[in-house]
Amino acid sequence: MLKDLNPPQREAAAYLDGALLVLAGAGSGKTRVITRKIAYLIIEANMQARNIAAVTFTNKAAREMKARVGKLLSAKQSRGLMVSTFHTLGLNILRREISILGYKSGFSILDAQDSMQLLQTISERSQLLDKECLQGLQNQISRWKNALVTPERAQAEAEDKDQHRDAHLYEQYQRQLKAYNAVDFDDLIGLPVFLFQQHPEVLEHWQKKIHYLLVDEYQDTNQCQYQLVRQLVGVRNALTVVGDDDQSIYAWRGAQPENLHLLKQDFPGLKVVKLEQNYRSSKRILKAANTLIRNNPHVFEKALWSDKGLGDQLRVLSTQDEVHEAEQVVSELISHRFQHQNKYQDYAILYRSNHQSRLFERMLRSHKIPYFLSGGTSFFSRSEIKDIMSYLRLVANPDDDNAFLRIINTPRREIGASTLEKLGTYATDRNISLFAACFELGLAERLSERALQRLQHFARWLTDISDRAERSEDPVDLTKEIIRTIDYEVWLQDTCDSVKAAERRMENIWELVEWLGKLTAESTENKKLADLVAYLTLMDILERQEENKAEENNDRVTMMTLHAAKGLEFPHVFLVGMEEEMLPHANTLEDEQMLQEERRLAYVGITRAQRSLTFSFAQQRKRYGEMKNCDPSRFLGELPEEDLHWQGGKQQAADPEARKAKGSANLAHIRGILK
DNA sequence: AGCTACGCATTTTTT
DNA sequence: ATGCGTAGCT
Repeated sequence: MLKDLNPPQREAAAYLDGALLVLAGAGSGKTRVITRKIAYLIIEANMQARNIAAVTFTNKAAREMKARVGKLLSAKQSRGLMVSTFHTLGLNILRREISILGYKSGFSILDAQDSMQLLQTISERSQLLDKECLQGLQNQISRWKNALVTPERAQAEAEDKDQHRDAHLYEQYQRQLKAYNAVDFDDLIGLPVFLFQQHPEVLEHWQKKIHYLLVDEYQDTNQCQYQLVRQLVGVRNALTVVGDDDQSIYAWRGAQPENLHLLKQDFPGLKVVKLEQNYRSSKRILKAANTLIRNNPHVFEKALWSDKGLGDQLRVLSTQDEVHEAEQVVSELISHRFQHQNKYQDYAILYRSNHQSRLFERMLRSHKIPYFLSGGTSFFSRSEIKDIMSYLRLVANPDDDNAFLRIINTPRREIGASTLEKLGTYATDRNISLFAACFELGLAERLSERALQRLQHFARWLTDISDRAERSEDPVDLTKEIIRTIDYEVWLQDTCDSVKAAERRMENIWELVEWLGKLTAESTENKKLADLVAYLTLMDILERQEENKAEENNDRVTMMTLHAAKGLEFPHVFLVGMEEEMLPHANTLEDEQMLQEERRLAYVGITRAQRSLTFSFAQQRKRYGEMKNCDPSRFLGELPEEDLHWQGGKQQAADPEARKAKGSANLAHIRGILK
């Protein structure tokens, strides 16, 4: 079973004597180790699949892992195996246990947009309307939740007025969520942790269920996720985590790469296995990656090696400005493809930030080169999908005021703002949901007969659908009935710009219904609408669509951010915009920690390449409408010079001393002018 | 269906 | 400054 693994891989897969940390360098076969280990646990160690859980960060990773385990095991052997994202694992725990925390079954999950909306309503009362502030507040709340800080503690620990205000809003936000019988994405992980803390007997149940836990991309875990891992593992120490501190690029959203090092303290007998053989890149590419990352401090030293050939020199394209950069990169790509008889899909253009894609897109389009652009509006943020999802959420959980407000007048039911305001006041006064308030006798005094009729008509209809969903009537049929009853298609045609747009939106909706059906068929036990809606909320339908579109033209150049490229590989990579203030990004120059993350970002980019790697930078670039001179990135200067081939003139790659000198020269110059 | 005006963002993003 | 998406109008 483990024969075709290399020695460290084999050691990692077979090690069962305690907690294990696998330091898996880029391209070293970490998924292979995890999947083999799962198979090993089942076949060799006689473990039941249903007692093994593997946790990832993205749906995509979970899917890939499932597929690869599926190839190693029979359907019978892998039955009940839990491979999921952290959030889905949390959801599964909450589905069973949330009543202890005072929520009702069928709770809603609010996505980032919904939660922002809620924060907006809450903060309107306290006159905090600034958009940037609001985003900041959402981040702050997320940080608090990730650090397991309750609203009470946030208030107790607040040091200034702003923090007090934020903590207060956090408390209101949390109270409102509870009133909606809703949780947000962070709660999916945070609530299980609180629950386990307060109810050891529940934790014990889950510890008995999960005999072995495997965690992928461990460097991306935040405090809350780490806590959940520790709780589930308990004293059993049956844990394997796989990660790479050099590929930690998500500190800015709460990931704590130090969780890797903390394992050493928390699991005293921790075994560490390093996977350093790389199966992806040429020697020269790996040497560059190793040389660059050596500029970061390390707790665990690690150097990738390969038995592949030396490979071509790494090219550095120096160009006049950003337009020339795009031009030259694209023409290099074209001639390279022609010379080597490659496909477009062998090439990727990687960049630090999204807006950099624009010029490359334009250039590729003008050359009629097909491309794939990663990023864009997600399936779930499309308004038509949000509408229908809100209907489903409301059916599953009529107390979800967030969903209620979204669709009460979509399509038009002639229920206006003033009616809703009165309904809202009435509901708030009595501490009940908007839906529940519709049936209150006292409401008649406040509303006109017509308004009341309309509200109650809607509420009665909702009650009927809701009851039928509760009685497990087929979710797909119910959803179709909803769409039909509300005349959504007609409404789309009325409100959309063009017939085409309406059709497109309707197609999206049928896509959603299709997925609902697939989910119904997939799951063996949870066929209630409420469950399906919860799982649907956590799904990445759009990406699955992309994967399924295999029949369409897949031979395209890939363009994506460095963040999005993690975990992927391409024969030929262009790493563009290699300039100071782009990579490393301008906002990171002052902070050593952030600079190190930028370096890791460059490292991730370099290690995506299998056969060839080309850097490019512009000597001048338009920023905020103004032409600015640019220095080549310091990271270029940190690469082994003998492996670089400069094209278009070699500039001094920025080195710290030169930059400092230049900086103070500028400063002196400015001072001179001022005088 | 197409036009204009306006807002919005120029750091990364998953669930 | 720039370009993109959207809302509202014709």
